[in-house]
This record gives sequence, C-alpha cells and structure tokens, in this order.
Amino acid sequence: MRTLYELTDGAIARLYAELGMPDYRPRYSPVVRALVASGPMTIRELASAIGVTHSAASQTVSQMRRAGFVTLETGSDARQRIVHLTGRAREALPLIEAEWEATARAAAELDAELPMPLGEVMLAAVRALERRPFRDRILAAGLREHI
Amino acid sequence: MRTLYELTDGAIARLYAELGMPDYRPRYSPVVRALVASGPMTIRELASAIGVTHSAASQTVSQMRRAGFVTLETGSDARQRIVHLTGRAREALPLIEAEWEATARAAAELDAELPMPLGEVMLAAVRALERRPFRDRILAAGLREHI
DNA sequence: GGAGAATGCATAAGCGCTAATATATCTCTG
DNA sequence: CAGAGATATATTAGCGCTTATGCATTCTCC
Repeated sequence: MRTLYELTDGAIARLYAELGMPDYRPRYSPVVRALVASGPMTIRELASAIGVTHSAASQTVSQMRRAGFVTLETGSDARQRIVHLTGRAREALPLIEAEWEATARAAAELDAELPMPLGEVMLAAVRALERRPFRDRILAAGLREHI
Repeated sequence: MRTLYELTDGAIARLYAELGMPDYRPRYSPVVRALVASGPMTIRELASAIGVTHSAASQTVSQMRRAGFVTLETGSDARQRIVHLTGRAREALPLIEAEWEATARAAAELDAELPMPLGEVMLAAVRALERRPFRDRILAAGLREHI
C-alpha cells in the first residue's frame, strides 16, 4: 500500500516540482478545487467538503498559507478562519486543473490494465470491514482460544 | 488506502493491547518470524529478509529492544549489530504465531467477499506502474501541453 | 448578565515508512 | 601502515493523516 502511494502521489509531487512549483503538494488540490467551486469557506466546511478531519484541513491550510496559496481571514464569528485563495493560487489554477484531469485520465488508464479497478476493490474492502470488523474476523479465525 | 490500513493494522494493534501486550506492534511479527526461521541476524540481513530498508529495520529493532523483545550483540565485525530474540519474545511466540495465522485466515475470508483479492489487484497495479511510471502516464494524458 | 456547555481552530504526538545524513568500523591499496 | 573508499548502523526530517489536547470564542439558559 505504501509502495503504491509512493508510486502515485510521489510522482505527482515530483511533477509539480519539475513544473516550477516545488512548494505545491498534491494534497492542496482538493482544497483549491473546493474553494473555486464554492468560494471562501471556514476550515470546518473545507474539512467536510474534502472528507478529512478538521485537524488535517487545518494543517493543510496552514502549509498552503505559508506557501502563499491562501489567506486566512476572521469573520464575524471570531473563532472562524475563513480561507481565501490568493492571486498566486488563481494564477496556478490552469495548471492545477490540467494536472487534476490528466491524473484522472492516467488513473483510468491504469485501472484498465488491471483485472479490476483498484478503487472499486478498495471500496469493497472498506465496506466489508464496516459490515464485519477485522477484529471480529481475526478472533473468529482462531485467535480466541489464546485469550 | 489510509482508511484500509487503519481498519486492518489498527485492529491487530488493538487486539495485542487487549491480549496484554500493549507494547507489541504488528510490524514486529515479520522480524520475529525471520529470527525464528533463520536464527540471529544482522540488521541488514533482517531488512532484506522482510523487505524494507535498513533504516526501517533499524528503527523497528530499536523499538523492539526497548520493549525487551530482542537484544543486540556486536559480532566479530564491530559495525554489525546481531539481533537475538529474548526469552520474552520466545514466551510470546505461540500468541504471535496464532495471531499471524488467524490474520492470514481473516484476510482470506475478506478477500473472498471482494470481487477480487485485494493483494492481487494492488500487486498488479505496482507491476503496471513499474512497466510504465505514473509520471509518464500523467504527461501523456494531457499535462505535457502545460509545460 | 453570568456560568457552563458547545463550537472552531491549532498544536502535539504518533503511525510506519523512505531518503538523506552522520558516525563508526573495516578493507584495500600504495 | 596511512589514508581512501566501502560497508554497517543510527539518526533526523518528512509524508499525510488521526487522535487527543488546549485555548479562545460564542451560545444557551436561568
């Protein structure tokens, strides 16, 4: 799994570096896309839009701010940080979009070479484990006697 | 992928904690099994036996030493650290083996519920990416115009 | 209007790994 | 037998994420 991750996400990161954006990370793209699609958002909204915890969103946004892709502004509720795209992010948008789409096509091409689409099998596995947790399966598979 | 990892490896770690070995981690098992199968080994031999970098082996062994599962002894070549299992590891061996086998059976059971075995598809993906790196696929899929 | 609960975010630590670097020690050559 | 280069290991930083905290602010209800 780690190998696969390195082979895919790593390739994207290296591509961005080659394209003159060494401080842009693949994980920024869901954030950028969400902000383009729905406008400025709080961290929490962003987190639920891209499907990670608030903590993860906070960390990603923090890195993006340091790299100059977003700014944080406090709204009427002083607890909230509203995330805005910067000019730099807007300039990079065509490239980011192009990469996103090219990656989607590359992934589809890869899937076509496999006996079955990767994402489909992984999703099925997650579903199966939600139905019956791995813990239960291991215990049922013979570990119980050793307790 | 991360979800899947947490659902499987996390379950194993939690099981060990329940079974009274909170300081035993799933990643130790390949090390223990290699040492049982082939006797004391250097870090480097261990690394290649379990298929990780020397760095990873070094870190795992270091944690295992702290937890009292192995000892390190210097051989005739003073650069080498020869890894030995301790009595504590040998006592835990039946449980470790039982968990290993139960997990293998649980994984097989899970695979049977999927449209195709997970490991098979992931391996096929790695092979496909070795044939043609993701980088090349992305570039061919339309990113090249943006360079 | 003030206390306690709820909410929003940031931060720290940890997962297991890799790459890069540092530090020993050994071996080989001249 | 010194010094270069090879080899074995350890250490550090980083990947992206989660959980567990901590802190500030706002809401709720009396």
